[in-house]
Amino acid sequence: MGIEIKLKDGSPLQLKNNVSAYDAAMAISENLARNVCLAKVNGVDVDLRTKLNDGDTLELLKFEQKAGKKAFWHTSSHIMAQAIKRLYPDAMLAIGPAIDNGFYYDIDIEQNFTNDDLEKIEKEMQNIVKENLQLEFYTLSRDDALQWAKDINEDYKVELIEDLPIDETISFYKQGNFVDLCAGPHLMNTGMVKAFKLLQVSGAYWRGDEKNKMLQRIYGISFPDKKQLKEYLVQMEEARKRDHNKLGRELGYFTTIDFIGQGLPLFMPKGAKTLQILERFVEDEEQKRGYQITKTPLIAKSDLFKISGHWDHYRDGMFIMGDPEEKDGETAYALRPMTCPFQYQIYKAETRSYRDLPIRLNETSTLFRNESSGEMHGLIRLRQFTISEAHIMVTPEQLKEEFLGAFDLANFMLEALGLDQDVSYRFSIWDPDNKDKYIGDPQEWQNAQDAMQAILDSTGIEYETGIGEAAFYGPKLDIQIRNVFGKEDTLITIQIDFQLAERFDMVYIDSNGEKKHPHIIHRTSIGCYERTLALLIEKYAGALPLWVAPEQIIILPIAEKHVQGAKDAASRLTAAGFRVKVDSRNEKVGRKIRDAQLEKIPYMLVMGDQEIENKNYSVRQRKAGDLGTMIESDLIERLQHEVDTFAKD
RNA sequence: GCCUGAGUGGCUCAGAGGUAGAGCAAUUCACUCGUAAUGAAUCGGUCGCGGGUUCGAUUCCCGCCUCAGGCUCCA
Repeated sequence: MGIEIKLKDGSPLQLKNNVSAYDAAMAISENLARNVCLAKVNGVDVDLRTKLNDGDTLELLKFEQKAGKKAFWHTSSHIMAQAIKRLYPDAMLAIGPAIDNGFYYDIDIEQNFTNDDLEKIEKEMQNIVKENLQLEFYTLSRDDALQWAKDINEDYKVELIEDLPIDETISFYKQGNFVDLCAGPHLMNTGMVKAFKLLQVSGAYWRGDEKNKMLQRIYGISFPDKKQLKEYLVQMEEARKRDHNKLGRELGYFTTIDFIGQGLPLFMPKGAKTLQILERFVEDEEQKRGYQITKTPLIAKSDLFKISGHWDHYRDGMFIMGDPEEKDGETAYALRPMTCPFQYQIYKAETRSYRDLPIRLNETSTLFRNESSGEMHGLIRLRQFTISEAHIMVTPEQLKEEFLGAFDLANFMLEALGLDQDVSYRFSIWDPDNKDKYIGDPQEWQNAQDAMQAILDSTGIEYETGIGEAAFYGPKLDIQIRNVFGKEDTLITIQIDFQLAERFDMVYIDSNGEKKHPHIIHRTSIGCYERTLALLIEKYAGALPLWVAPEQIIILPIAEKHVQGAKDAASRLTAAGFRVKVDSRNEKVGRKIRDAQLEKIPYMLVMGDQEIENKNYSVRQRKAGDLGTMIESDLIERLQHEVDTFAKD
């Protein structure tokens, strides 16, 4: 008697009774069994040790598949934990999952791990891999599991088990004499993890709560062979070269001065120019789409922020001038962390009819947020930054259309910037277990979230749900962009707010003559300009598309006698609307080209006797190289076309 | 705010308990040059800041600031 299962390609496979997915892999080929990381049985990812039943469909996943990687890295983290326990028996283990790029384990230990320790741990991991320990799976009752954790003084494991349901059966994996509480799935043995590297050690609060003890987290990466590890490390090295924080400084976009303060970059002419281009572009596009621009104060009395809820829910993030306690009737002022309450006053300054809605108010909004000192990072997290903010006041009937309008604008921006392939969407909802963080009652939250979810589902986009990621006044759609290191940051956000209109007593008169509170959409179309600049620098490795490049054309006179001709040409091209400079240094043309290439200037025009005599340009493009000669009108047409189409090279 | 690591001329980096070097950049001069580095000379740092130890500190110790990567938080 045996069973028959169906493989991914539809072909049947005969097997004995009571065999596992791994046995099936062995039956197919030993080579496959050597490389398989995970099984997918009837469409569900499961451990390879899972027993198969007659009629099951089976897919075997290797490291190349995402889920296979996860299992691989999860086992890698166990290998690291085992090595740590061998070297430092007093270490207590917390959690050690696989992540998007590798794995980590959180460890509680007296001593601080140094790079030397990491090397030691790597050596011991090498041994564990060589020993090729089999991973055994077994389960225990909750009580037995608790006893196990207590016996070996694994306090964090005790806590983890205690949080599991009373009648839960708890699974374990054992390799050699190392046992870890774990839901799996895992590889079959430790021998598969042929190449790994421990990347860094950092602190991490137990359970992510800053009130808890800080543990030491070791991050690592691993691969089935050494070549892949090498490639990965080279790739990381390449990414570091594109890092906006390095490139942006090298290319003279921005700098920081330590006595000015953290998170307060200074934009030099090139950086400021690109920011200006982006701001104008956004403002123009918003005007086309029916927005009205406002300009509101950067500071306000605390009174405003008390009404908006910022004083109670966002004060830690605000720069406050004067005594926040406001003793003796003094009034504190604060730098604005958001523009919403200011724009609401513009809405309120007139009586609004339902016929006036939707009202779309945009503002190029400079904001100030007092981020904790460890938060700042390049141009990604700042204490002063500027966003393309807008608030759209709508009737309930207009909510969907206006939300989709904002979404369309966001997509338009992402396409223009060439970032549309790097996005992911997050539906950020509140955390019902942490109500203090939010204003409004649960029903209103539910309504706002339901409304947003319905709209999101109607667009067909794929999104993940971020619990506890909402703003304090409402749910958000966060449009996130991956940077060179694969890390995601929110660039654009569209939020639905059913709360603040009431707080601020914003009304419109509906068709029955009744006063109603509008719904409000908070949205950005490019989000934070500084962050956008950072992402552009990384995306294009500093070679910004022509339309956003701070310097578009550099003219390279061959000898001193050509400088005047170059300057004349620069004036003409500047008049035609381009950003042009002349390299009038006493250098050879090869040198000038090299420097212009390193500056990533899109177009170089070499100018010598021939060009001056023939009234044309010898055109060189930073990527394509020498394009030959062109007359001025052709050159202008070519460049204008690139600008108009947001060409990416 | 917490953890780990780092801070030497504009940039990249070397160095060591006895008061600092290289390359690039910059400046000047010569060359007047055709698609990724012409040559020479010169300038430039109280070694992140403040304390302490020491005869002497940039080097050792302490505190702070800034930067990087994490955690928490977030555009």
